[in-house]
Amino acid sequence: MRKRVGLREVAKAAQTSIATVSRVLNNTGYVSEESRQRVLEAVRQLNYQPNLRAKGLRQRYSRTIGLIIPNLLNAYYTALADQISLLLHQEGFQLLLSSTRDEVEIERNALQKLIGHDVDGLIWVPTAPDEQLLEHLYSQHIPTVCIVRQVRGGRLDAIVFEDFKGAKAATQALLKAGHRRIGYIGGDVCYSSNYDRWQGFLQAMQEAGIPTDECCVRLGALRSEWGAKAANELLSLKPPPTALFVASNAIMPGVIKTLRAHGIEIPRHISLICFDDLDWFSFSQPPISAVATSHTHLAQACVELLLRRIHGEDEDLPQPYLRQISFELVLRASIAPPPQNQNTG
Amino acid sequence: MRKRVGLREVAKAAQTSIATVSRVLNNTGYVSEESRQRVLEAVRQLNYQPNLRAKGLRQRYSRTIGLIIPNLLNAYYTALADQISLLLHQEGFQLLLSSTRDEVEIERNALQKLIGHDVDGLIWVPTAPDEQLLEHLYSQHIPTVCIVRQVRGGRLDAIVFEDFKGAKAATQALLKAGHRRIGYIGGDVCYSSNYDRWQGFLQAMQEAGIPTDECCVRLGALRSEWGAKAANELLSLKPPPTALFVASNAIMPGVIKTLRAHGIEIPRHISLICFDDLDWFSFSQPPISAVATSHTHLAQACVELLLRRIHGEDEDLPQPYLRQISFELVLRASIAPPPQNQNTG
DNA sequence: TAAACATTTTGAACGATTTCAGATGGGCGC
DNA sequence: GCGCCCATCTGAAATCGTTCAAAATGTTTA
Repeated sequence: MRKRVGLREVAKAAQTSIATVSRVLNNTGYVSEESRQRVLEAVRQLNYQPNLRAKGLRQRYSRTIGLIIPNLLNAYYTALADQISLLLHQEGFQLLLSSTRDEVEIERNALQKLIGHDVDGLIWVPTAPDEQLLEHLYSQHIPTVCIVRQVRGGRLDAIVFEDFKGAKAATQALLKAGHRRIGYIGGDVCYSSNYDRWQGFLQAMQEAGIPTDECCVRLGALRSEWGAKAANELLSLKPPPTALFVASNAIMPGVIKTLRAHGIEIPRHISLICFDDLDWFSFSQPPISAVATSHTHLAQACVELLLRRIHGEDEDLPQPYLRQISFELVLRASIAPPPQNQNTG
Repeated sequence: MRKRVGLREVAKAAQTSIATVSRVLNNTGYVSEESRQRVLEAVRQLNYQPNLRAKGLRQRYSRTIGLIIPNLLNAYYTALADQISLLLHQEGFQLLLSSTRDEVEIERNALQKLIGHDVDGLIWVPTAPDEQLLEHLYSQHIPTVCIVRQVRGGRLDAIVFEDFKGAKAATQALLKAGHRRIGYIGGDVCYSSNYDRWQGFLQAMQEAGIPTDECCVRLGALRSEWGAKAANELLSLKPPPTALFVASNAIMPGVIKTLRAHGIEIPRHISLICFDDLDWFSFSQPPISAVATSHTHLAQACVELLLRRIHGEDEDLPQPYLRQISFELVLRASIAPPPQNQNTG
């Protein structure tokens, strides 16, 4: 196996003790210029690299943060992860990544592994964890920030988007264009974000005095395949909806493919809006409307919060701390009046 | 600060020694049923979680793999990272993630940190590291697999795509459609993948007997902004190219936006092909042709290779091991004969 | 009684930091 | 010149939470 060079070797090469070497490397305590030079030379010669695990073991922190997200295929999460990684690296933290595929068992395992690796903090997109798992986490007293989704019971810090408000605004945009029969394709409401968006949709419909047709609401997996299936189902309704609200970008590709396959034109035959903006929405033909959320802001906020918790600079923070990141409604050409109203619109 | 419960506490609670506790937890050596039960009970009571850092320190491995990639914004890398993460988790490894932003200094720092965290192996999308950094890495004897790009000098394992062949095939597809004035928009050739693609393009042109017009070749950053700039420049040439080969998906959005902004129709005014397929290429209007590379295969291959190196099951592997992952040319409606030939095609 | 066996404890690693006690030498008052 | 204090420098030893080899303690069996 591979043999690492440690303080011992360096000390021997520099003809001094490991304590002195440590002092040189950390600029702590007294050390003569002469030995300092000898040590530095030895370090260079031997290509010595301090073992951060041993260091952390002694100092009782790891300078490591665990990030738990469903996957790295959704632009929604990758943009977040990218920004979080960047910010944490700037602060000298290393990122331990785990993806859960939205499965509780994998999530449990990931959480345990990260705790075991002694992370200083956790950033977590939770699924719908059970009480036992939560108790286990609480008992470890690891600073934890939930993002994107919240955990029922609310003992954990959470930074989420304005799901309810954003979904409501999106729905109202469709209503304003004259649509009354609106299809909703979303993710499983066991996750708080999906639930809140769904509720936002329902609320907007209710306020507009439109009885919600259960048939027009489709809740399923956050995957392209689900989008295709749900879109197919909605299109076969009589009459089909004149507008679609797709509640997650992960679902979008399937929806678009299905519409194209049916030869349906946007927005002539059907209007479209999506929760969360993607780069290609803007230069798609037609450009697609979206509830644009700022991943940068969320990343910034969660890193800032987590660091304060870790460093104990959180006397003035509520426990737990909750925050919503605002959105922007980006209206593009994918929304038009419904077909039968087109002449009057 | 937070106080973790260790073997010591568990041993005390179970009224035995830490060694016995350790043996219970690892199912190793002799231990009576009686004490086993007492220990398990204590573990449950105290919510004990073994400290993997201390464990690894003693056992001389960390069950941790470092992944160094430019960023998590490019679907190119995220698909890879997702698959790699999945495979490694299945093998019980944790992933330490670092993004370099393609900057050597950040890369150097990331590499040092990962070495310091005592990773068992490294998966690395290298930029263009200097000799000193490489020597430092070599001296640590950490199993390392470069992916997507290779390192000059070639002492490291590498698994890359068929950049040269793929680029050549893409160019030939355009040539076959009748194009002779083809624009090339690519990334900085200091990275091996960009260099090879560029060479593949040049070779195809040369074999077709077409003198390469330097003006039609644009090499820059792997970013959307660069795509916009380069496309603008190429369009203002007299005459402008009748086809474009975009050598990275990261560049694509800028190119498309620019074409749309100029009111240029694909493929009527200009044909288009891109290296690396993205999901929206298939349902874009028109669908965009691409050199489709299999990230799944690359991920699979690199994890497999790395694990063999780590476990020392690599007697029959060349040193270094090099491999190319094959591609598939996906021709879609974005390619048509050049404008002046359109009637004859 | 010794050998064989099961079970447990002890103590030394692992690779760092940190505390503490000592060594050395200079300055200062007497 | 002597004693004393202080600043500077050093190395031995404890510590972090584990594993592991060896020794110790019982308990049977030959």
